[in-house]
Amino acid sequence: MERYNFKIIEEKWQNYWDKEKSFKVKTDKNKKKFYCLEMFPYPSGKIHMGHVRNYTIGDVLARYKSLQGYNVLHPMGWDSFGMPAENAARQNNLNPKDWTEKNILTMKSQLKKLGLSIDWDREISTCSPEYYKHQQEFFLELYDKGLVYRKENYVNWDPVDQTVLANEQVIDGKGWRSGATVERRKLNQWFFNISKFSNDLLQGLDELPDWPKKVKVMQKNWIGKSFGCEINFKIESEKNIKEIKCYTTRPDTLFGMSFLALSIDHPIAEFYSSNPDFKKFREECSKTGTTEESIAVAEKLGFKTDLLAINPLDPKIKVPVYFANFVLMDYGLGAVFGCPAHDQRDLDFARKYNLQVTPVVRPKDKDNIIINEKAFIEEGILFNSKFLNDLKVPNESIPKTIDYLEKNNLGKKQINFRLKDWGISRQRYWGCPIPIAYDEKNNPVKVPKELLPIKLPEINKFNSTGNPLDEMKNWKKIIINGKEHTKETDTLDTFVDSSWYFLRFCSADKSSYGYDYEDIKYWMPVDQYIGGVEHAILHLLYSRFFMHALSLDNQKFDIKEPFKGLFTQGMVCHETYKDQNNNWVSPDELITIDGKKFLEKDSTHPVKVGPSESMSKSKKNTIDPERIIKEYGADAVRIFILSDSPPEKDVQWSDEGMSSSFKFLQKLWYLNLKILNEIENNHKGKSQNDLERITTEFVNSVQNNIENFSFNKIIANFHEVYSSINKIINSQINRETWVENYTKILIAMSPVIPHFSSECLKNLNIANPKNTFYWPKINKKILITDKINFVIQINGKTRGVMETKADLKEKDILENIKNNQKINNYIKDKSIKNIIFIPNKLMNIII
RNA sequence: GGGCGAAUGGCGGAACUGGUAGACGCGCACGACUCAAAAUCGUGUUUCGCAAGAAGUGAGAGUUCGAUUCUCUCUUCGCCCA
Repeated sequence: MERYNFKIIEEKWQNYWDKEKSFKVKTDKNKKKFYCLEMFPYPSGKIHMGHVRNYTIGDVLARYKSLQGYNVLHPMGWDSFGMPAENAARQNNLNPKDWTEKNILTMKSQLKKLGLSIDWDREISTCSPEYYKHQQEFFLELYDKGLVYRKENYVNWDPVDQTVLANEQVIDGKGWRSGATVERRKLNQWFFNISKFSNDLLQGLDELPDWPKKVKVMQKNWIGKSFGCEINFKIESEKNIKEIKCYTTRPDTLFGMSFLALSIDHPIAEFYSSNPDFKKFREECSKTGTTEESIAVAEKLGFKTDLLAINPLDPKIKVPVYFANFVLMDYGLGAVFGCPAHDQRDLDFARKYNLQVTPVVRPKDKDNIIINEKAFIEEGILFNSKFLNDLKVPNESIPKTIDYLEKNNLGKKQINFRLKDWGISRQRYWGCPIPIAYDEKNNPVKVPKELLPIKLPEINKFNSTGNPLDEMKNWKKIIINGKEHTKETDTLDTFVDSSWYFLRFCSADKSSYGYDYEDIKYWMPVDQYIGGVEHAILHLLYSRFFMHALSLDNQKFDIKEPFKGLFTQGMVCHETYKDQNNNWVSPDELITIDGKKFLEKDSTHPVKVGPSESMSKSKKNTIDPERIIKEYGADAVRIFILSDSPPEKDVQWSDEGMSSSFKFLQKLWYLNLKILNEIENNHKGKSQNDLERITTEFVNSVQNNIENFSFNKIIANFHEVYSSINKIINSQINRETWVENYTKILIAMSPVIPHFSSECLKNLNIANPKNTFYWPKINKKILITDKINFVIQINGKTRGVMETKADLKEKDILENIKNNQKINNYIKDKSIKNIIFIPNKLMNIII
């Protein structure tokens, strides 16, 4: 028999889809829509297995929804600004634009070889001026709405990449890309006022039932709503300082206060700016990064002032005021009071500077507590706190203390958020230029719309580190209202690019504005968004913010939540290998002898096999999708990448699994030939309801499994249907029954193996000139069988299974049991105490 | 340290609202074809036991006629935040 030639068949159908524009869609209000979106890739060079998994999952869903009659928008684009292009350009002395465009071409052709049902007419690339001109308009729109501002702020400065990093780009105090220790620097930065929407972004999560709970929890923690209180501390000082306001979530520990700590950026620092010791201290502080983590890890440092703070609950208690490196200006009010007994950070500080430690919370079952090197942070009872004594901590103590403070005008209840404004300035060339210019007095001015887009200048050589735009004197000049201005040389964080790209896909053909109201009204929100969980916080939060920002003061734009459904897929993992010298070895360099793996060029020493880890270039455990597709074909790869593991979990790459998927496709092909032969033979046999039942059960399972994202089980269904049909292939089924049912089976397989199914459907010679198929309707009646495997349990243990007719009564079953020796062996000589009878399922006999 | 989640054969994993634990795949074993091998096809494969049978879903308890599923305690692992 002729083998399945995927090379010819896959190429043929990919060309057909291309030529026919099979996946091109239009806004059509008469059709129900489905917007299926996978996170667009960064064009780093080649696609990797993670992309294959992500886009296969999306494609199965998109094709399935199309078959169900939805108007499916399934677009693809490129997140093409960002540092790797610039780094590659620096290293290899080339142009980031050329490098990026070349990568896009390569990756696009690779994606096409996967047979994805993408409307390529909507392709976008964030680095093209056609895209980013809209982004510049949005920037100005947000500017006009007061959501963009500039401030001097500390930033995480990566001394190697010479750029500012967002907090989340700092890992263990080091730059996420360069690995260099991050420093603190003060720079003028542009910000989006995302914190204005803190509460909206938090509450919006409740309206997203189709998001993984885990992602919502992460976002919730990130936004970090806390209930606390602002306290006014009276200050004793020779300077003109009367009062300092602090924010705290633990006002109930006020009687345990032993110092007040200020951020070095607190306005009061002005009074000390000429003090050489303070200057030195400030310098010392800048060596720590700005993340909460790096601050938590750093050694606590303080600078003692000559101020004394008065405890508002007891004016007799006066404590010293310090500047401290662990207090941040942008959280709360840049000032906190220290209660060492019940906060580890405060305790570390107090021990270092020999400050008093007064416990005010005791465990419920003890009269006292002694604090040594560990703060007591559990629940308990207030003591040493005068009129607050005996209150339960925290449920009674916090609200009662706040009440007291409010009544006596000493403070007020205050809600605070951890979420900080989004710093969007990057000292980088390869990003979207910020449409701002500065006049001769260095005041920022909007670049008028008619001068947009501000295009990035072509650049061929990167000489040093730093931002090349700074050195481009000609490019920086711009005439606004007849006057010469200087352009902003910072570019936008690439997270801005990806915060609205899903809108652009809806109106990719319209150039007048970033989106068209009619288009987004029809297509948005994205019905199913699919991507890696690594974007659970930032990308998704920023996108949600962007929608809030666009809808502010704009009645016509009413999308607050861009992604109705979200699915986060797991990673693709592979074993790791090391040679004798502990160097990583790629699986391509290995050969297997007697089940042991050796280096191809050295078959004397087996390599060390390490744990399976997510594929990464640094560990050399990657598998190149292009090579695999070439060897096995796209359909086989699609089968493999979906099989084995549920999509939300990590999947292990295995060569055996891959080749077995390939073999399975061959078996399906042989089965197909046999079926065609049966159809040809045109048996006069009776219509065969086994085939009907097999078909219906198959279609039903596949449907349920797609809708529940149990893609691994779909592949199991394929195997089952194969073996079921193989068993009845020779039972003289007539032609009509074969054609009708086999067509349904092929349609149900087509989302996963589109090339194979299309070819087989065509070979059935059904009159269908436009090649349009619809998902088979499920006849529920066929699913109901009249035969049931009825379970007999004795004392809750299964002791027998009988095949019975449906809907038998309890007494019928008991009658049947009489003839069952095995069951009788259990029952005889015993009295039956109770019988549990579940119709059509089981009987539990209690003896 | 806090939050969330997971734990099922040699391995990846099934089991819908509590009702036949181990679907499907990998691996392994045996058999067929073959001079032989590969490929392919077939059979078997939780453990113990020759068998009848018994035990069994990380550990321990609880609820229930019945628990992989629900509750509690613990252990280990993963992710996020610190």
